[in-house]
Amino acid sequence: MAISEAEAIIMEVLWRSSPRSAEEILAEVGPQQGWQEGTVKSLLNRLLKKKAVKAERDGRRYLYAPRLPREQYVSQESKGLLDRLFGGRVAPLVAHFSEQRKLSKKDIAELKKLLQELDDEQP
Amino acid sequence: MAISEAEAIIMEVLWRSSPRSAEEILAEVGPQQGWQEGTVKSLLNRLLKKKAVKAERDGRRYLYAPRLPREQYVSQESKGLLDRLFGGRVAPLVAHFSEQRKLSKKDIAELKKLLQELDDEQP
DNA sequence: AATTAATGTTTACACGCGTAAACGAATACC
DNA sequence: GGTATTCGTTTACGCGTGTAAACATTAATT
Repeated sequence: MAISEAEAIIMEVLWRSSPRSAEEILAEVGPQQGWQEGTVKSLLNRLLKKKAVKAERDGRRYLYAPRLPREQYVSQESKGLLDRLFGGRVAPLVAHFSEQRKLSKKDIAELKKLLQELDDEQP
Repeated sequence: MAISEAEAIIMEVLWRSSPRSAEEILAEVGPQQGWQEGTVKSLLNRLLKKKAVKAERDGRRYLYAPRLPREQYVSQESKGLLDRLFGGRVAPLVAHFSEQRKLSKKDIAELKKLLQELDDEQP
């Protein structure tokens, strides 16, 4: 089953650094999102049920860590969007951002470099 | 309120060509998605409520057409993903697809051309 | 005019999600 | 050892979604 938006926020915390206790997660994400303790606990339990995180006992509490790698999540999400909206092709996606003026100087420089490297490795 | 996945499928039909009757939409999308008539009608009504489509009477039935432009929808969705997963920057997104070997020759050629054009227009 | 066919509108229902409160168990303190 | 505290687990509840069935209305046919 898919990871929901609220769940993904918890995952991001764990991807940044893990393992972490529920309390630590709450401390990082609660104020920002306006979430109470119970909310974080519920989300963690749903993520456990979905096998997206694992929990390891540490004394009286648990420490949580991702089981699903971020890379895999990002891949699924990105591919989904690409397929649904751009016929699965990357160039039209970039063209779209270009038209929306969402390409920064830095982006452009990096893209050039990236393409250059692709040429180099496959002559 | 956001447009759901099922609703987006209806929207794609209307974006391709509109106005269309519910029957025409069903004909195009029903077999593919395994949707009955009632399903399409419900989705159309929800889209009406969300002001994403408009309906114009045509005799005994309605003809439906998008009110939300595809470009706007695509922008929202794309920006959402970019912000959530890539810190709002395009280059890392492309790098991701590159690592996943999702860049076709054609993509690469088009990206080069795109970058070339950006240089030209802003010397 | 009464019946049938075609459309749209209302209602339904199970399920996931966001958001927690309530409950229970284990540990720490008095 | 009894009580307070700290965690985790269970239950809750309203809302949107996917998927339709049921109902209402209007137009066509007999």
